[in-house]
Amino acid sequence: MATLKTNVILQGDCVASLNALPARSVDLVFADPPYNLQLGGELLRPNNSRVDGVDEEWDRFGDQSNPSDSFATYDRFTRDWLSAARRVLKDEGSLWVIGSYHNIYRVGAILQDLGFWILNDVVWTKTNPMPNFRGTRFTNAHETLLWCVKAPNARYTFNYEAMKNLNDGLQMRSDWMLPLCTGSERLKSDGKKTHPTQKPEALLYRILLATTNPGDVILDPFFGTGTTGAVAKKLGRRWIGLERDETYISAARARINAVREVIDLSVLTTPNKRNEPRIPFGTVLERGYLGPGDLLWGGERRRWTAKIRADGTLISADHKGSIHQVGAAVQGAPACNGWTFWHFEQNGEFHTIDLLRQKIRAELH
Amino acid sequence: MATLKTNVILQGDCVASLNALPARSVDLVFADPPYNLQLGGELLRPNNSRVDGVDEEWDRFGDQSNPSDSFATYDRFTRDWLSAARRVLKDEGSLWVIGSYHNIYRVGAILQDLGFWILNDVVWTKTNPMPNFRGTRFTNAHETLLWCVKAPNARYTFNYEAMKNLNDGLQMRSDWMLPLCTGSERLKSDGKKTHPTQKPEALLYRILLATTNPGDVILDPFFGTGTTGAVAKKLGRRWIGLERDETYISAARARINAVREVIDLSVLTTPNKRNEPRIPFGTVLERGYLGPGDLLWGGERRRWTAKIRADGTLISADHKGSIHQVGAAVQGAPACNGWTFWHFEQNGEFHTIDLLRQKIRAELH
DNA sequence: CTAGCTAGTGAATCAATGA
DNA sequence: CTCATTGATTCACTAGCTA
Repeated sequence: MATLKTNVILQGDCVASLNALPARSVDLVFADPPYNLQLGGELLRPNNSRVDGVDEEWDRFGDQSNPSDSFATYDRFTRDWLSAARRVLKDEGSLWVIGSYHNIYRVGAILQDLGFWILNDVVWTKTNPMPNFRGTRFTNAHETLLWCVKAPNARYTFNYEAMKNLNDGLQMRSDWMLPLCTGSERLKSDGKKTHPTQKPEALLYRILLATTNPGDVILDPFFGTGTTGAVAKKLGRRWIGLERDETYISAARARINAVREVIDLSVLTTPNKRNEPRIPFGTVLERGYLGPGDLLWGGERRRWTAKIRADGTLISADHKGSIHQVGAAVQGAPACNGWTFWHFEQNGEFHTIDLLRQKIRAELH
Repeated sequence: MATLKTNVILQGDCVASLNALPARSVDLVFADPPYNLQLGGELLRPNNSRVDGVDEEWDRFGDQSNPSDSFATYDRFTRDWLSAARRVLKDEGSLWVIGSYHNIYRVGAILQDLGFWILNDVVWTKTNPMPNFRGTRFTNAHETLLWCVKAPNARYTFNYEAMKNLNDGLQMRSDWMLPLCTGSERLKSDGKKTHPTQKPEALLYRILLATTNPGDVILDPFFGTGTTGAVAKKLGRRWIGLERDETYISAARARINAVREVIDLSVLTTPNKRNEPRIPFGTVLERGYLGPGDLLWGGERRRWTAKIRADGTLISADHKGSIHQVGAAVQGAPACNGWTFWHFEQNGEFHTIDLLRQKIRAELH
């Protein structure tokens, strides 16, 4: 049996490349497949600049104007690469896939059909997502990762203590808050991004640190510009990258060559916004501490009153807006902290609504 | 055709009950189906107390020791209730489903296969999840909601402004941080929880406020202890609950009867610009706020000027047409909102012509 | 040199209406 | 059905320039 060549990029179709590798030979597969976004026309920002969306040929599956045809084509593609990846994966290895709502439900159902067993789905919550410019939906602020093994009772690697340490002594949760890949980390060619969907290294650090050991072989069937290889090298793991595009390959080679093998844990520790979370006033309504139509009294001597609306804004005799805006307006003041200005009544006593915010903050810990 | 009875619980199998309802009759379906957890033996905490997991009969599908059989049975169940729900949903209605990694990939793929079009997947991040006692995986700290419509180009309700207000003036994102249903909100019978998977009212509050209007009919095919009905009543919506279990039904009835309805309906809705009556620019001339020959200045720094013609069109140095067309043309932009782009002069001050539109709209009330 | 301002950008399924 | 028209709409962060 031929020894497995590692720390290489294999050019070509990923299924063909996978089929040429020995069975049960890699410890981890990390896959960032095309999402099949099925985008329509172009999208403009409010300032009329154009959004540079993903319109690469590799993200088009089947008849884009016919969702069921596009899904069917994407499903075949997915079944093919997942089956091929399953063959090369060791029985105690595990597989990660990342996706968005466009494709992840196809991928998740198919990998379960192929016998994979999901251990966790992990949500990558983005600190700085692109807004929804037309105000038509919720800001699409996350992507989903699936972590699974080849069978329900398979053994697998999970470095529990490393994850706990990374999270200030608390168990690492299934929701990860990380920024997008921007700034100097983002590869550029002629001033434009080399790859439209380059993933942040922090994401791969956490995955590889959690679910592989030093020396393990990590295979990425959609290597792109080599984030997986770069992080694997940094963490003392071996890697194999599969990629069709010559431009991506040469960018990845240059990038990985420049990596020094050091374990830089600082990349992993990202600012934890949960330390003192911002509480919108609407949360007080959602939690049922106050309700639509309830009255608030403003000021020390409760000179002013306002009524709460279902969306968390207030309405007084002459003004409407946020708790801060209405507080400022009724006083004729330039600004106002609504949390300490407004009071609610309970059992004949009055308290500032800040008391409710403190209650909610306490629940978060 | 029989009128639709609302604010009722229909006892029985949800598919049978759905099939007895008229087609295209409900505005929103919220579904919290069984998750098919496929749990193994019992789980003990570090202190050896037993975790009270979900082991109800209604969460067992197919041969629990054979994943592919269990998934196949669950898929049939899912396809059945989703198809039945699709029939009773209005063409402009939308559907929400909540699930975990055990079932949500089955549900998501099947609803796409049935023609539903996903608008967002929303992550409910739990502030107080149960830890992973064995230290074998990431803490399973979230659940996933899918929000979808019946077809890619279907119209739907999304109260963008209300969500933005609820989130202190920032777009509401696809990740929602909310606590589990605990404390006094959690229904108890004989000291034990009445339902193993009661959802927090805060979750339904946000869903109903975002994607329905007051008076809309909301159907919940897995009503349980009636969280959907309770929140619907609070927010001035109508509801229909489907449920098999007599114990859950009586708990839900008592709960919903105790809910106080909002009396002042005006607090339930957030005004938005899209619903304002359309005012042609010519009306500004007809009312005499501006006249033929008057000048307008374009842009923040009033770089451009144009003259008003009697028919409400503008003429600049090089262009003529509507306020929007000339605004776009002088900037060389693909589009322009003329109402906010153009300014008029009054007593030495400049205001956008949108101010005049607001004046006219106020006169209409 | 620093502080402040301006411009740019990220996996995006991104409108409604009337002729 | 298509096509033209109106007019509503953005958050966090980085880089680079200006004062």
